[in-house]
Amino acid sequence: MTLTTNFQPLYKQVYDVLVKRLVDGYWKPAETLPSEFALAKELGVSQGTVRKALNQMVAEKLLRRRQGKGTYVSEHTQESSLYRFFRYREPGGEKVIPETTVISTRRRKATKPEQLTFNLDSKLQLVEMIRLRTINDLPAIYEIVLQPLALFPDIDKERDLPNSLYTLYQEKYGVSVVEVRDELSAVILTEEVADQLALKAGSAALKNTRASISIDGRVIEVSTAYCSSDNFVYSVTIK
Amino acid sequence: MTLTTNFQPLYKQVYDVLVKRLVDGYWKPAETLPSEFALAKELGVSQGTVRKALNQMVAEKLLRRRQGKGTYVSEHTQESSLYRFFRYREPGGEKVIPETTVISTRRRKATKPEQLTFNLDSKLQLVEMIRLRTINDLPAIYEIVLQPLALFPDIDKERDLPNSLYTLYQEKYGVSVVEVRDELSAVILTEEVADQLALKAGSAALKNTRASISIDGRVIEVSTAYCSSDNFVYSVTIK
DNA sequence: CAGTGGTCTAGACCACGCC
DNA sequence: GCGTGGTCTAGACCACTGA
Repeated sequence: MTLTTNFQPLYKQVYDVLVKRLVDGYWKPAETLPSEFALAKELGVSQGTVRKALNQMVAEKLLRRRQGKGTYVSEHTQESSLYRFFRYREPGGEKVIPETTVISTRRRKATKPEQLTFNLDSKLQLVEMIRLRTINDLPAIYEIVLQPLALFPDIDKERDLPNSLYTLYQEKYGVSVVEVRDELSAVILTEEVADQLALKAGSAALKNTRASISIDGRVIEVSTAYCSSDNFVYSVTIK
Repeated sequence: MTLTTNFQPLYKQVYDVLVKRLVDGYWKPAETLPSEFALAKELGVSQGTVRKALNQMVAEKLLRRRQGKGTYVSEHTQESSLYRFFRYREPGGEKVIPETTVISTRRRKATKPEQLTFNLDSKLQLVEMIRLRTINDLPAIYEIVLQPLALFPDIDKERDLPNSLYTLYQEKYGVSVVEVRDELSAVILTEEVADQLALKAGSAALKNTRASISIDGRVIEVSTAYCSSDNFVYSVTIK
């Protein structure tokens, strides 16, 4: 263990080592990490330094800690964090849980801009998945999801796709989404999308263009969602 | 200094004391706080405990620290944080700086729901301010702002309102906005608003209903903004 | 140079979960 | 009781700032 080569603070070097272990799958979601003292001994630093690195990772929601039990790798499949990235609410802020049905999937080549987004080569194959999300049995969100086939082999042959794709990414492909970037705008619906949302063509809808980022910083999914603005809002708190 | 009465961790008690001093205006924006050792001595705790409380406040952006210089109360008037709550961008993410002109101001009684929002009594007087924000000389955002007159006496008589109302709240009224809650939806513009935004009536626009929260947790402003969706998006990152 | 915050260590004690 | 993480302390040294 050579921790002394960089000019980074020790705790940052420890942090980098630990994050790399998560990225490499050395520790998997829900797994228990060694105790602070065990890590400190292994890495040749003091327990307080390990603690500082661990706490930073907790702040970034990569880990969870429970007093008396231990330190765990976050599963983004838990109720508490499963809907962390799902920002649609009833006006006033009431949480809402969506159901999902897949309308279609197909494979296609990535366009130039898409290649740039995913930062991959020109042979990039994508899966394009179209989904309809319903809330309280009302059609609410029409969603076009793009995934690089290289990251998610045969994802289009998956039957029983879960309600949350992020769960699938993590459990089946070992890819954890830790950040999303949304761009919201308003559009007039085309007839096709309006039909799916049981709205009139010409209605206004929220359009959300989302890039999902994994633990190693890569964009691993891009989606465009059209949300019926009659009954739902996109709700976000900025601190 | 009695810090031992609660069953809170020491650093949390220190945190509460320090936050209270900010709320009460004992320390004002841009002011330098005493050093860690000075605070530790005054409060009868160790320097490490003070540091933990200070660092939490830095994480919440209430304070800023500079090695070798000291600890400062955040001014939300700085370039870096001034536009922290301004989320409109060009598609693709390029930052954008708005200009603002006030269209009208008037005083009126609060409605029942508004009284609830501001958590004040029934005699609550509001100032209703209508503003147009332009970006690169193009009308972009039409905004209706509601402020309790009790919090901001004679704010409607202010001339030369600044581009950022938050700056005014802080500098003139000692009220710091530390959090905003946005609810986004899509609407079809009425003729009146469309005219102001130089759009056709019937165009789609982003509607943003925002509550602004001050350091003591109260809602101190409510606004409704209509943003031309042709050239701008609302951009947000969730981690 | 003195004073500030930033890092790192070592050790004590507490609170919690589990056997 | 034992092992875990959580808090608190005390002290050392470093890095940056400004007189």
